[in-house]
Amino acid sequence: MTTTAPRLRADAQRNRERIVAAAVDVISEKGPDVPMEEIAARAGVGVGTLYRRFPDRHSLIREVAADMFERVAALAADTVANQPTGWDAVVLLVRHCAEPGLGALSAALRPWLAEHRDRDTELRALADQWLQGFEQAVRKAQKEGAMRTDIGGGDLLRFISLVTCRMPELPEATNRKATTRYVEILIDGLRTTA
Amino acid sequence: MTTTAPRLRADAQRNRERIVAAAVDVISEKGPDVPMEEIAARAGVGVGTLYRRFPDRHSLIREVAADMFERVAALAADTVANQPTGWDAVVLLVRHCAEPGLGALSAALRPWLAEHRDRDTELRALADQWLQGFEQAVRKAQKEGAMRTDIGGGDLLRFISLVTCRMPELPEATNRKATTRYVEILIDGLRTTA
DNA sequence: ACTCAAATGGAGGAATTTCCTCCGCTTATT
DNA sequence: AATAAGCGGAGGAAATTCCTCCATTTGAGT
Repeated sequence: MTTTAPRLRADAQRNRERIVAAAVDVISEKGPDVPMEEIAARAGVGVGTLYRRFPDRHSLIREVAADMFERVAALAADTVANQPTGWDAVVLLVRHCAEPGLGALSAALRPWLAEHRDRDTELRALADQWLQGFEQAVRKAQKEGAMRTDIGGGDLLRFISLVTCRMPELPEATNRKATTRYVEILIDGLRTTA
Repeated sequence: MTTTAPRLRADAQRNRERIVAAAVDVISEKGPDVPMEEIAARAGVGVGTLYRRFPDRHSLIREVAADMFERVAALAADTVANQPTGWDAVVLLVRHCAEPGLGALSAALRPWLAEHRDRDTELRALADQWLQGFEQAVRKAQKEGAMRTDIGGGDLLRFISLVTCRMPELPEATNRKATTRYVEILIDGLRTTA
């Protein structure tokens, strides 16, 4: 093994990062089927450059998804470890995941992920890790008696991806305000009914 | 006026209805941009037939939307009039609108409606009627002190269309169960916090 | 039963969209 | 200054979708 890692030239590395960032943006807005040209344009780069770095759509989206999972998994682990109660952890996790960037991306990526979960073990592992972070927090909160017991970690994820759906026809500010309000309602609904 | 209404032949009438029903189905599942061929196929009809009845996509979707609005507006008026309290009305309305058929369709149609609201007065009138039914119920419930006051009728509609989003990659039974659970959570979240 | 206007299906050409390679020019690195 | 890596984006190939057209079938009136 160890074919010498073919290090990228500085400008190429920069462009690569721009492409991924652009993909996150564009995919969040318009889903994973968005034309490659559009991603390239958003990155300020020619299609050629995009295709050299990511030979097909799959490899690009895969990178975007993996990045997202890593970010979130770390966040989840950290949150669960450092919050005093399970309920606090759940609330914090929900709030974080509902933040504009993350929420929109995960919602947009959901169908694509569902379709490729089976064929990509590594990706599935990352997804499961995320899920398990949630489940852990949920179970803890439920054991504390703070959270209703008919909800699992998966439900919570699905719920978040719903609550964070953008409505692209409305101004962004409206969307953002709506989402934060919905999140609060959701959290209220998750509590044990007194 | 009164150009003699050109009555359709019996079979043509039947096919027309099939087409609309198929459009409702397919659009609910895949959105308003679904190929016409697919709608025709689902209706068990050739594209030619579809195009004779609805010369373009707009006229077909318009019919689907108008049908939906009429159904819902009637329901809303009836509910508000016949429920003892505003809160009861809100709960019932939410439950009805979240039923599989209606919920999925309205969610799928939302972007299309947003785009055409401006150009189609009649359609806008119907949409507004729906909204006002909700607002009336909401205000009443809030006056009773049963419902949190930071939510308007529009929020409620948006919320419903979120909660009823299908996840086509999951089995239908799962979706359905999830939705009913979400609706209950939502309703709990709407109550005045004790 | 017979007639004919109405209705039908779906093949297929036109238009559009998206993909992705290719190559002449530019730029980082040594 | 040399050179290998990187770049943009024009443009041909392929896929998708639209929508017309007409040979054939079918319902309705007599």
